[in-house]
Amino acid sequence: MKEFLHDNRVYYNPIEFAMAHIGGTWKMPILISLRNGALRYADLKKTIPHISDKMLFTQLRELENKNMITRNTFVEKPPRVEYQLTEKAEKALPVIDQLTEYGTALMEEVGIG
Amino acid sequence: MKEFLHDNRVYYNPIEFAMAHIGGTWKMPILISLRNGALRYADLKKTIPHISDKMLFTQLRELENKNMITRNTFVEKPPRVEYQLTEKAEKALPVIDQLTEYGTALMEEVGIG
DNA sequence: CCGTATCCATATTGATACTG
DNA sequence: CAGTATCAATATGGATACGG
Repeated sequence: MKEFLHDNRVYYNPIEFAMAHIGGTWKMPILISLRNGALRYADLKKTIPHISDKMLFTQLRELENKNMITRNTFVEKPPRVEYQLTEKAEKALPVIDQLTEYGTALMEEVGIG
Repeated sequence: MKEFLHDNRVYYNPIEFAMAHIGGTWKMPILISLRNGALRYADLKKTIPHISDKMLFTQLRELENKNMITRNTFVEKPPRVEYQLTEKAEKALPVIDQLTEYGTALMEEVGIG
């Protein structure tokens, strides 16, 4: 595997590239929360324990920039904003599920859960 | 999902726990390099472009501490040390493979490779 | 051959407060 | 409701040099 450039950053392999899209503490929890349909900011936040406004905000922007989610605004009173998975993100769900299974198995091995 | 403690750190979900085992820039490349059998330090290093001694060393120790690899020393001249995947790590290989596939697909979408 | 130590730059995350 | 800004703490990774 030869390294490559994308958006001003060097990647050494496909895994790094994938993790740039779904990695970090919060991206996968956010994607999972949106898997059953669009959610607005406040409702999304409720589904993700411990996340701060700052992290939710910055991670939503990053996901949007990578075309993993769309941000749809509705001009109403009060204004409504909904976040929704793109196809690109839906393709990540099986990977996330498998990662969750592996994590759950590891937890059982050390007696958690 | 309720948060839990392990090795003095808080985890909020199984994904975080899984990523503590295979996450970061180098752990997955190392595990992949060891998938076809044990390798000694110098040979392992050759298979992973760009990795420094420091990162190889620290990541190997972390993987050992989490029982993802074993470190086997042979008293010879010159001394030989081999690193080998454990069963626990072998269970991660399908996950890593799927992540690689996803990353490769993402790369094709943006015209890399 | 196989590490190990030290120092430092950068990235990531958190705490807190404030706004249209 | 849905952000946005600022500052600080911590984690991660890299450069370099040295040691049994």
